[in-house]
Amino acid sequence: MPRPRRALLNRDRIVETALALIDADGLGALSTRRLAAALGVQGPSLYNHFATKDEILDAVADTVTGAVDTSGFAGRDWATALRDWAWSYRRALTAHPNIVPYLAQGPGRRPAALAMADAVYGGLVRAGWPPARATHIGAALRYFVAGSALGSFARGFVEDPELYAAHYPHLRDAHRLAEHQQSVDEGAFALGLDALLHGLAAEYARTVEPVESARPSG
Amino acid sequence: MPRPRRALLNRDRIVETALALIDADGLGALSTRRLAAALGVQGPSLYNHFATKDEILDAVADTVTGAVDTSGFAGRDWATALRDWAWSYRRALTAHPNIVPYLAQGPGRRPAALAMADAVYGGLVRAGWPPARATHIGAALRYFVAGSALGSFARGFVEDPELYAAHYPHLRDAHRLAEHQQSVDEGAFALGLDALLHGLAAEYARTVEPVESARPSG
DNA sequence: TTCATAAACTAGCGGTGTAAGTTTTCATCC
DNA sequence: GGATGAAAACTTACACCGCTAGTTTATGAA
Repeated sequence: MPRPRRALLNRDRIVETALALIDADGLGALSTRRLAAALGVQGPSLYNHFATKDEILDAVADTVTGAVDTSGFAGRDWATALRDWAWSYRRALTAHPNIVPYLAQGPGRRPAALAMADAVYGGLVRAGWPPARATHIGAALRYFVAGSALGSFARGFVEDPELYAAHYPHLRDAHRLAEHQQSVDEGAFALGLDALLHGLAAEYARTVEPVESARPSG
Repeated sequence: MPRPRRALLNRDRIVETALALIDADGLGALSTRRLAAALGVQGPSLYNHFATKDEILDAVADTVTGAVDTSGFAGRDWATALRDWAWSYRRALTAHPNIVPYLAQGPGRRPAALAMADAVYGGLVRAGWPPARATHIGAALRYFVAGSALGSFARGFVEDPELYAAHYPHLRDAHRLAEHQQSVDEGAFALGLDALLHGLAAEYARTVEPVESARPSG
């Protein structure tokens, strides 16, 4: 087939299909040939629209990151903004867990990831956090969210009662964790996020608020 | 070459060499042929000692997890034990960051990973945390540690000043994060861990201690 | 009308995990 | 001590991988 009258491919369609395949079968199962086949096309045709496979994955990753809501940082309550952002971030990633290992390597040059980092950091600094501290807070929350989305804790345990009974007495019921996967993982996330925010609020009250309230803009 | 007089390979040597290659060139660069070549042998010979490549990776992952120290949970101060464990866990993973995406999928059937989970969960329950809460705490800390080891926050930003200057005003200095990689990542981890523990201590004081102190064993 | 560009194709390179079968050595049992 | 079976290396081969090169033809602009 030579060049068709109407283009069969475009970047959006490729990204969309790639994400669907990654969701269904995992990052490792996405090959250019399989992706092309799903699009009704031969493998190398993709290279008319993307230079490399990684460029496709970048676009997929940025689509996922684009669903994260950072609008809370426009307001003034940094703690609420942080909580809302963390949950939105988690929802966006757990909706497509198979892409998380790729995405977790950092924002790189992906616009949505950079915009997110910009909004979070800017919001924290505006709230009075010292720049270095704002960086740490953003990083710590990224660690937590990425870690929680990377691998379900509950699903990480094999469903084989005898495995635990034999050698790991405290894990006697671990084989049943998967049954309650969502509530375990979300409960752990909620606990950790609340504890984190609780600790940050304590530091804020100790180190930032005294200074802020002394300034006219505070 | 037929069967040699003295075996050229054994599982330990394979695992050790695989870990070295992964450390040096990344998980994606480890192929059975490259690994075999580093061992002075042809690719398929590895299959006399391991059934699949994943079995090799499992062994590598468990070696890394084996370096984590959970001995603190033998004592009685759960908070100190948790802090020491988290740092030890982080050190073990950041020593071999390229294997983290594999390892973060959960303990599976890997003995060292299961032993670690057993020690942590057992320690928390022994300290009086309700079982469901102990699960959440262990999971939350795994999220945080795995996320922090998965990808350096500081190294995730490209070293290209113009990229940020153009569109991300708050990230003006992000291109210099990599210069302070270790201090940024460790500072973020320390901040997050302290905040987490601070929050957990507050919950413990509110919900567990009253009950514990009323019991003869508390 | 001409012509560069775009978007599909086919063919092919060097790499991948691993299955199958071969050869030789070693350890064990009668 | 000779037979036997397992072990540990090998070679060959398959189907797949990312990607390059060169091809054909349709499109849109000069």
